[in-house]
Amino acid sequence: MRKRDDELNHERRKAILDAAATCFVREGFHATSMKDVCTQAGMSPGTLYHYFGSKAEIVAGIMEAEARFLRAILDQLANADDFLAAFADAVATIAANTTERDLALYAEISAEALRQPAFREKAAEADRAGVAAIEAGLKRARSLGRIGGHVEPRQAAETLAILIDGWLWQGTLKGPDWLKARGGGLAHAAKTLLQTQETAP
Amino acid sequence: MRKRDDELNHERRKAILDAAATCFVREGFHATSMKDVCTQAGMSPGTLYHYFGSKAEIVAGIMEAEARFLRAILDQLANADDFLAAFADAVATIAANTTERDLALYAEISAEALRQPAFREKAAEADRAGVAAIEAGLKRARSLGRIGGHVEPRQAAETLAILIDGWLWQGTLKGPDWLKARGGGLAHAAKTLLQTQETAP
DNA sequence: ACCTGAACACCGTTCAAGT
DNA sequence: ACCTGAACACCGTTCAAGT
Repeated sequence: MRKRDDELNHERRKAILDAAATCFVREGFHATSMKDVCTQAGMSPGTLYHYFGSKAEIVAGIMEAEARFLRAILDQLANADDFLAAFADAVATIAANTTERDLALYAEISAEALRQPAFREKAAEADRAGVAAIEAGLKRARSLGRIGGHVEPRQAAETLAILIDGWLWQGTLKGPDWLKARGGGLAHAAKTLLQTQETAP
Repeated sequence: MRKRDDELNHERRKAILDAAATCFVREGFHATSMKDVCTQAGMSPGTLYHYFGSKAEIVAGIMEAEARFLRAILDQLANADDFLAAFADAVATIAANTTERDLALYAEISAEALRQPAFREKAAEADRAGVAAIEAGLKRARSLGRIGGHVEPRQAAETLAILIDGWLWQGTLKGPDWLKARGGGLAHAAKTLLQTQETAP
């Protein structure tokens, strides 16, 4: 029974993204040639370029999947009844689902994303969406009386997003075990920032 | 009067690093060919390779300068009498001395640093040094009674380092104006984290 | 030693030709 | 349409030859 073209297309694209991810992690983005990806995926250059127009498009495909993963987790914050517990859950979920390979891939892709203007914009948009989700969660938490009334949702959301980015960034240097171990500290810092009464002079 | 070789060597190396930085910012690390750097620096490939053994060595040279810049600022925290004021100063100093070009270069170099194992180790070491400087400052601040006695210096230092990294990282996406505007929020978050009494259940 | 520029092995991408 | 693999323009790096 002949498969529809759409199905073949989807399968081939997925196979190429997997092969590319394997190569990027094993040799680095820079050192990975299209020939490497072709060999890993078991197809000729012509075939690969039938599915992806360039090396950059492959990176875009991998970025998309990463963004979906983070987005799904952060979006839960927007509707959480207990924001602080949900934030701790989100951090734990990210840590639990991030392997050495994921971190290496994240590093390679982040690196590439920073230099391709189109991807930089995509990353900025993903960031805005993340901040918006956290902000929505904070507004809800404040109206429910779950966090201090002095908390300014927008500012606090940006600070939490900075914490998550810094945590992931350092995770690429320090590995998945550090990421897991440090997750608790991150949640604790969030609690301190949000629950506390001001002691300003 | 003939210059000593050491002097010529130093001048040429500096000229090459400047030329490379200009190219990296203008075209991106990837899109910059050694020929571009040669043209920008006004020398032939053979000459350039006389001073730097590879494109990677040029990156290492630029990284070194960046690390020195951040290190000098963070080291001041270790001996500060008023840690919170010194932290706010450090953030402001970084923001004030970071231009669009610096951020673009930082992004390019960070990207490259992540994939070259030797540079990744260098970045990790710079990070450890930064955390150590902050930790020393926190210990001093605690003994002086400047911050809450409940603060665990090591954990708090890691959290502050995460904040700085996340701030700089997002700065590469959002530009120098955002970096300056958000600096105050960063210092405020640090104050809240360090001054506050625990309100844990 | 410092410098030149041609040469080498290799890269991302294209395209005529097949099914 | 899907696929092949040779071909093209270009890259980082080297090296014989000059001063």
